Amino acid sequence: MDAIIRGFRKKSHMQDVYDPAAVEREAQDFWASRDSFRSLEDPAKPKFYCLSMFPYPSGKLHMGHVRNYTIGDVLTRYYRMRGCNVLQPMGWDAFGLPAENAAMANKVPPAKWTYSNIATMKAQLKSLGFALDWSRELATCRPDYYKWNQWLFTRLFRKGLAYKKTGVVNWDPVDQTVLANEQVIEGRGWRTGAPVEKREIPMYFLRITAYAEELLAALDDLPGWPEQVKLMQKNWIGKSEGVRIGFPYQLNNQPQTLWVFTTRADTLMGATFMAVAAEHPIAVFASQKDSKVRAFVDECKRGPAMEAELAQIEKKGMPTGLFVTHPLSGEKLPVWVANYVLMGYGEGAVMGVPAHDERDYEFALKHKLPIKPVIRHPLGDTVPAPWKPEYAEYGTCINSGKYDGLSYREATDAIAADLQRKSLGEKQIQWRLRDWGISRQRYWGTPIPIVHCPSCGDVPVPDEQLPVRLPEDVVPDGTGNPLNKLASFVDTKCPSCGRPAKRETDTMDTFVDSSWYFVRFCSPEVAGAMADERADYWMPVDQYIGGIEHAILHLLYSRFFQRAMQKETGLMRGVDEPFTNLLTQGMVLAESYYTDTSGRREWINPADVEVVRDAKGTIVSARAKDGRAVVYDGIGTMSKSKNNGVDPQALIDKFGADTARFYTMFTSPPTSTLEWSDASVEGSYNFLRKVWGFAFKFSRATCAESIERKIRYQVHLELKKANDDIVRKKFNTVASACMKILNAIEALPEWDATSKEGLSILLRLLSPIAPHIAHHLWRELKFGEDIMEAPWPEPDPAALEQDEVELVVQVNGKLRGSIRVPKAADRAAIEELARANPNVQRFVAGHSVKKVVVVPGRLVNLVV
RNA sequence: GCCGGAAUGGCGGAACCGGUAGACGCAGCGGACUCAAAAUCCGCCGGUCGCAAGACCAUGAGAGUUCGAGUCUCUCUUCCGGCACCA
Repeated sequence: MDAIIRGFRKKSHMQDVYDPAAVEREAQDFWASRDSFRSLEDPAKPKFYCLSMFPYPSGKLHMGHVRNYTIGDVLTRYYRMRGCNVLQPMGWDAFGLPAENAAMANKVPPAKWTYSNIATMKAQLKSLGFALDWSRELATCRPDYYKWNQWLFTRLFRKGLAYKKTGVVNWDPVDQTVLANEQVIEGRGWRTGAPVEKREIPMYFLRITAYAEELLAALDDLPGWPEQVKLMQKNWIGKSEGVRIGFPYQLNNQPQTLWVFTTRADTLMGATFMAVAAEHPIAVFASQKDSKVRAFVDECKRGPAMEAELAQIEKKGMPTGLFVTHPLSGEKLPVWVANYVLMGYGEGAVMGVPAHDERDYEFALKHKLPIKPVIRHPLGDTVPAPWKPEYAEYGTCINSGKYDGLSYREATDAIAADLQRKSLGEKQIQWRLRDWGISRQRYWGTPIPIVHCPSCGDVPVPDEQLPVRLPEDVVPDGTGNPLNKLASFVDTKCPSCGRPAKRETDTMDTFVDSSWYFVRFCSPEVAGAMADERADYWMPVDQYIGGIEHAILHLLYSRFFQRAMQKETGLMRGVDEPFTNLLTQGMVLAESYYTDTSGRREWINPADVEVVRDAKGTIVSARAKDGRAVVYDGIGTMSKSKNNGVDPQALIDKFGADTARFYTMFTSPPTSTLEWSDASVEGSYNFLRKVWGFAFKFSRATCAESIERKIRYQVHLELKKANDDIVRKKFNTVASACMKILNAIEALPEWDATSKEGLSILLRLLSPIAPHIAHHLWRELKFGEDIMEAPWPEPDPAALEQDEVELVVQVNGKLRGSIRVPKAADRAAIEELARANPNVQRFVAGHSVKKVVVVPGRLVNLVV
């Protein structure tokens, strides 16, 4: 009988059981049939370009993607209901190293692997119900996309903003191949285990330093960016004002000058030695004469190329046997080679002032070099060991001859002026930012459009020959770039003289691809240009969302490209900054567990672990589903190696997309790390079921006309807070506001106008987060045809009116009671009521009240 | 090492401006319903003391500013992100 009734209900009424799969299919079909997410340029409406960082097509979506794209979708749907013309596109950051690794492992060309991953991940994105305009889909590995990487590169090349010089790479001597930093494990090649060497090879660079000043200054005009990101970019660009100082010396009886840059020219009189990088010409010269120096220089070259490692290795040095002359005192100073001096920054040489620089101090102690204090610091005039940070502070000059008594600023000015008269120095601005090396000795990337001609040199490929196509049927084997072995690719004619020439086989850094995709989305199919006037309509991106790990490189490169594109395309005039608002989402973390029975760790997926808790809920032990005891290894990023990844697909299959979306929004604020918990997912599922159950009961009830004022106040108060929070992107509290509203209207003894209004508010508030269920219930309850077309709910000021307010009463800042006072009560009346409170009297008795602090609407504090 | 963050009950988190610390949820405990279980519903739920009213302690540690500090300042600890070829 039950079955008959159910079958009947299915036709005429909504079902009592929440079936996410059916609800989501139906909603997605509805949107597809209407092409609901197609965005067209409409000057009549305010535009809102909402963009999440596009994914690398690694195979399957991971939880980080779900989180990222849900954040973007919540904003997209919210601004759409607010009446904006919203664009939310999606594409694929499709070039990169993992495709080559997969190709080697599976003997499948990277192109095939990549396109297949794109298909899988696209289906997953669709199942999550994101309001994406798929008509604008792009993949960076397609020639119609990367053609414009090449086009822009040739423009920059002709202007000198792209140029060739040598750069340092990791070299695997066994595989005869260049390794990415990621492929160097503890100084060894990941496949061969061979010690990795540094190697200098010719590469192409983009002159981002030409924009350093602009990229720095414009950070002040980005109020929509997190301060921490702007600060990181500022420090990365690293503008420092200082003095370039020359130290003369003789080499083969020729006068030479060793140049250094320093921000502490005021300490010049305290310089007791010089230190140069292993690649510095002086070091190279000395190593030719002295085998010990040579051995040391070689050792430095074998050392790490990565700055993080370089900064942590033991500081070592070796005297070159050469001396330079102090430009002001005429003293002879020894020149050392040191492994901590970077060739890439400044002049590749520094002056050693041990008394006032910590690193120089340690170096001088170790190598018994003189330490000469020349600045009066807070602890005095001498610098006894151990090092104290005060030694590096600014102060007046001492032991500095004519500069004695001068301040930092005065001494810097005077010394710079004196050096300038001798042509041995001048004030200079130095940047930490280096030019962007884009050459990669790899196959799966954009070919660099240069032809090497024996007579014409490096010739950029002319526009009519673009794109330089990447052959798509190649399987790399890990030994160098396969393009080198492809005569059909390499052999060509010089575009300039027509004689036989060779193509450049290096490809571009994939950061080039991702530095302008946001512009391509505006006019993705335009064949004759990077973009067209539609970019003028959509750009800049109003809201950009992505991981904090991109805070520096990707975002800085994109800012640089935006400026370069403006100049080269003539489009987007006045749009210097590509991203008006930036949200950096936190990582998704999970617990990890392992068994250690045979001495080797076997990682057990958290989904297969059962934890045992004590009465308070503290984890006391855990075991795998097969009964083996497991060890809890703490919480960390989801990774293959620790087998602690949570597959979003399993989650969607079990609970539906709405639960996956609601959970990721509810459980953490978007910018914080999210610690995965299966139990909490069920809580989110339960809430959606409760919404469903309530709507079901409501749909069959008759509604009174009455209004329950107290409940309505609660609903509108929560709505008011939620509307503030959604703009602040605190979606976790928006989700909890949905729960609170449901709790409030559920508490009503019978359905009335308050429940109906509350439910209507609840569904609209919920719709950006869990759009399928909101869409379905909105229609079932006959609130409208399409919830996306409904107006966003606004709190009714009348509902928020209150006659009385509750005030907290404190004595000496400690909570002692509370009072209810009429809204219009004045200070005196409030104070009187506060003093009348019995518990307050206990604490005031025997003391005199010295001061009364009244914070309207909040509290009264009696100070005794 | 350098640059940038973070730390609040058993857990995720809330507290927007310096003004009731712990909203909302999870887990747990107790109860109702049930032959039983599931589902659902009701209640409790930071610690110590207390019959209770309530008091005291408590936001990683230590200091400071303030009538009042999770929030501001300084020092420290631990963890996370980035460091230029992972994306």
